[in-house]
Amino acid sequence: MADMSPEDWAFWDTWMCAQRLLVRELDRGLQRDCGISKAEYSVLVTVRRPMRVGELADALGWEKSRVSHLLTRMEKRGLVARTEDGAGGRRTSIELTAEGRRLAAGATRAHAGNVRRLVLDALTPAQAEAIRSWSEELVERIEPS
Amino acid sequence: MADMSPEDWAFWDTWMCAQRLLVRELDRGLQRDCGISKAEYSVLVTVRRPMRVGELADALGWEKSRVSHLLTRMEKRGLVARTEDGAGGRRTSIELTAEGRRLAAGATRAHAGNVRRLVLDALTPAQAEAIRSWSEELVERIEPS
DNA sequence: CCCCAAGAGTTGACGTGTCAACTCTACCTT
DNA sequence: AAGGTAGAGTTGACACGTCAACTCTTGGGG
Repeated sequence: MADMSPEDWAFWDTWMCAQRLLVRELDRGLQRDCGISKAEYSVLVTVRRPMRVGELADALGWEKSRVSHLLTRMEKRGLVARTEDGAGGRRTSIELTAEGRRLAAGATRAHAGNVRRLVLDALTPAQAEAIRSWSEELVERIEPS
Repeated sequence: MADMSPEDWAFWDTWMCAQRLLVRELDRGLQRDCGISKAEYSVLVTVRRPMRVGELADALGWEKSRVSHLLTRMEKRGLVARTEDGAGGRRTSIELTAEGRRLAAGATRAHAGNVRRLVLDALTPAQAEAIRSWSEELVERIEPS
């Protein structure tokens, strides 16, 4: 548990700064091009068929209450609909509206373009390989699922 | 503006997932070890002498209103104090309380330990070099200051 | 059959961030 | 010196996330 050297701090600060700028740019791109937040984008691309709230929460790795609050706001804007599972089920399920599906398609294209422009096109093969291996190792270390 | 291949998406998803997990772990560590959020940590380590709100906002790269709201909450908890610039200045300046300085010292140690444990100790030299170069290039590209 | 324990979903309170509008002071112009 | 204007800081309305408490249904034991 030794301390960090000034070089370590500089490295760390630059890295975190780059991450912040990147996330900020991608969020702004989504907002500018499609009028939605990153969270809304995640919901739109994840809900491909009617599903339960808990199922969506699991798929996104979010808390149910977060999903519920967001769905309430998206429902008001006409992007998703809460429906009744006919049958004996009686549980609420959710699906995209036509408007939601239209937005989802456009948002996927716009977001892919931004990711490619801001990141992928500028990565050297060595950088990509290093980042890939680091990401996989860290995910495995923190969440050995 | 070509689309992203499935391999591109997998790479991207893994990377962003790793970032989310990392940030979440560091936030939790700060909260658990010191009882403060990452934003509060940033303020504590940045305010080393009495300074103006705008100065702090610039140093952090945040909006003034965000800083103002956060300072209001930290002031209530006794971590910072808003003071009057004697002289002819008449403007408000801020500084840490004794409690704030105590917390800042502990938080720096705790955070450095977590960063070292979660990231630095697990980085190969090649990974570190690739991440450093990518970070510097991206910061320069997005914010050519 | 009744009760109640478990699970799904919602809601409310609160902390946090953004945006726009507001206040207040200092300085500049005439 | 009066007025106006730019900059600093605050505030309020709202979007978003977390946590805990709540509702409602379901599916057993007694």
